[in-house]
Amino acid sequence: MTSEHNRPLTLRDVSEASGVSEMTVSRVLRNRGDVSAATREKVLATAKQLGYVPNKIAGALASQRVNLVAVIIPSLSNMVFPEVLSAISAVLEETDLQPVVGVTDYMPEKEERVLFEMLSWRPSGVIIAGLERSDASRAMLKASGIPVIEIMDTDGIPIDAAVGISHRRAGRQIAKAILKQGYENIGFMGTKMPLDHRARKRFEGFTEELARNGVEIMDQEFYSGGSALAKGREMTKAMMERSPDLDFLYYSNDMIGAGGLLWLMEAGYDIPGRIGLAGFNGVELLQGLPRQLATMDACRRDIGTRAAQILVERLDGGGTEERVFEMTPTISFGDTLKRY
Amino acid sequence: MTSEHNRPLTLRDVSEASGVSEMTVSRVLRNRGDVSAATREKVLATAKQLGYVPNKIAGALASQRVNLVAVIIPSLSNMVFPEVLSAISAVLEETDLQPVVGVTDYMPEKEERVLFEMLSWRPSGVIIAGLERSDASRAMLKASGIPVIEIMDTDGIPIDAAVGISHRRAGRQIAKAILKQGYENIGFMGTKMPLDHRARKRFEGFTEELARNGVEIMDQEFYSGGSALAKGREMTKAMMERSPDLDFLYYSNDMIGAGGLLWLMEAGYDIPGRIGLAGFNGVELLQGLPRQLATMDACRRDIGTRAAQILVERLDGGGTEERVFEMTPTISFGDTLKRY
DNA sequence: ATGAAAGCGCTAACAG
DNA sequence: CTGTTAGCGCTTTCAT
Repeated sequence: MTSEHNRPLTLRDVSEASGVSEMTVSRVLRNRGDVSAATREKVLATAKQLGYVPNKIAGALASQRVNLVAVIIPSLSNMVFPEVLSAISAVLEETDLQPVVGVTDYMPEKEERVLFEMLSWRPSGVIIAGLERSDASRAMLKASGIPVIEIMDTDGIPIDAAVGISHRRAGRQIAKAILKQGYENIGFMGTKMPLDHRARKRFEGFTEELARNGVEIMDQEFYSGGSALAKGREMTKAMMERSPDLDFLYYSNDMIGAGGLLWLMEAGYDIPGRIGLAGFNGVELLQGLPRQLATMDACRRDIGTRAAQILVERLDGGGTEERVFEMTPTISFGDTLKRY
Repeated sequence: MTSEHNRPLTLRDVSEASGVSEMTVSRVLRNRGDVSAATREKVLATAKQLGYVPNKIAGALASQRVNLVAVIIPSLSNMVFPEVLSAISAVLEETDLQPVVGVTDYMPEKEERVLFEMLSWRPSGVIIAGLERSDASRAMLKASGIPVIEIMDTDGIPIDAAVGISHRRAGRQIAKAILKQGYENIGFMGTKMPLDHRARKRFEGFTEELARNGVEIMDQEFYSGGSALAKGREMTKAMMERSPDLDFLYYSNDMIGAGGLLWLMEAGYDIPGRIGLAGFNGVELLQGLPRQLATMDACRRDIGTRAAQILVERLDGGGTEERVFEMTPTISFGDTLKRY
């Protein structure tokens, strides 16, 4: 029986146990350089038998290389980010890079702390959500000297490279579609967005486009916290009672949109005739609702994939000169937005 | 303008720029030992001005201490795990420990890889979901010599400590409740569970308890992949057409339960009179459905909190002798399970 | 209150 | 193909 709090094994232990120099053991374990099949097997066998786990800390310090990629996102409970994450992981899995996730809760100070912590591990690159950040964060990223890929948003100036969609344009685009289908009395519901810049930009694009067509939002409401589905339901009820003339509701995300949809259906509204609805994100989760909510795909998987690819390219030295990679989201009309 | 690919700053740079020895700079930056207020400020100022980010790799190697906790979970898209994670983070934020997340996708081999990777960074502790794992994984954990907290499940023998609920008991408990309300023709829907041991244990407990009362499951169906809400809808439709006598449906998770609920409501079933429903997990997400699905809270937040606390205690040397911490989940009847 | 010396466990670079 | 020698950037330990 091995005792529990034993010193972890070192390369030296494997070296001694196998009668091979530390250096050769190291080479075997990393598949570097030529080693005779005989010694290779001997080393591998003893390493395994001993249960040796290499010390990456020492390895990283010596080699000045860390195969970690810092991935910094605002939240894990948003459904959107795990998806981006898994796309990133999928790409990185084909390299020797490993994603390490940090969460900021949409707070600039926390982003700063998380960034500082992660950079102090000297990762090979950073993938970070959004383009808005504190001067300190920006300075750290610039000073790090590693590739920095900012994702999700392209409305702004990237530090290094950006992959995402234009949320302003997305807002305009959905506004256009709504107006084109003849809706005129439009309500908006969304999160309070002092810190969610992408939601804010969508909203701005949305109202801008309406304004250009002489339309103003008839009613609006912002929430924070709570179950999004329940919030969507409550807010929709309240808004329809307050502003019964509304003939379209635009939601800043699909979850509250789904809540609204469920309430409107129960209340017997003709959808999309009497009233239309649209959300944002295209979350797969919601397939299975009685009706398919109109929404706009935010290209989450594409963004994750592309960002990781660009990072890998830059690390391989082959980076293009291009800095902004804008994807084009598409509207899916579902069953809640009229179409000719 | 600073050039982009500059060498990161070292302690030595700060030392030279401030005219203070490396050692003293190090002390200031870590708040260790006595340093005069004057030098402290000088050092802090130059470090900040230079934009120095300490190199944790070197620090960790020298101090033989890493303030990282490996948190290994099967999935991020399950809603359940991000919640556990945030509870863990909340506790660790009050210490100097940092969680680092690894995802296994429910695959033992991937768990092994992830574990190996993470252990090679010499974390201070491990929090890992489940009790079932490969011999190799178990060996690595044992050999690591660090505290290992296995979470979510208590039906089995922990390596070091376990915090969770008994899924077998949970299955029995819901079966009891269902039978007590007079339901007799019971159907089951869930994920294919060769690898989801907790779902399997719930199912086993469930059927055991039914058997003890002379009841056998009338119909069952297993799925994998796809949108859970949509799957729940489809499977429920198919099952009700196949076995119209069913008067209760037990779902292995709330999402498919919600899909089933929506379909049954549309189909005009009297719920919970003609047919009852129950899910598992108590996901807040689903508040806002037309009816509240009966479910069982899996104590996710409690588990995360308690696990992190125990880990911290063990690292402080104060660990209790106790090894298994079992929480007690509670049934919430919602609107889909009769109650007297 | 501050500094000097000696590693932490590994790998780069160079010999043989 | 294998081994030797120097560090990587920090912290520990021991002086002063």
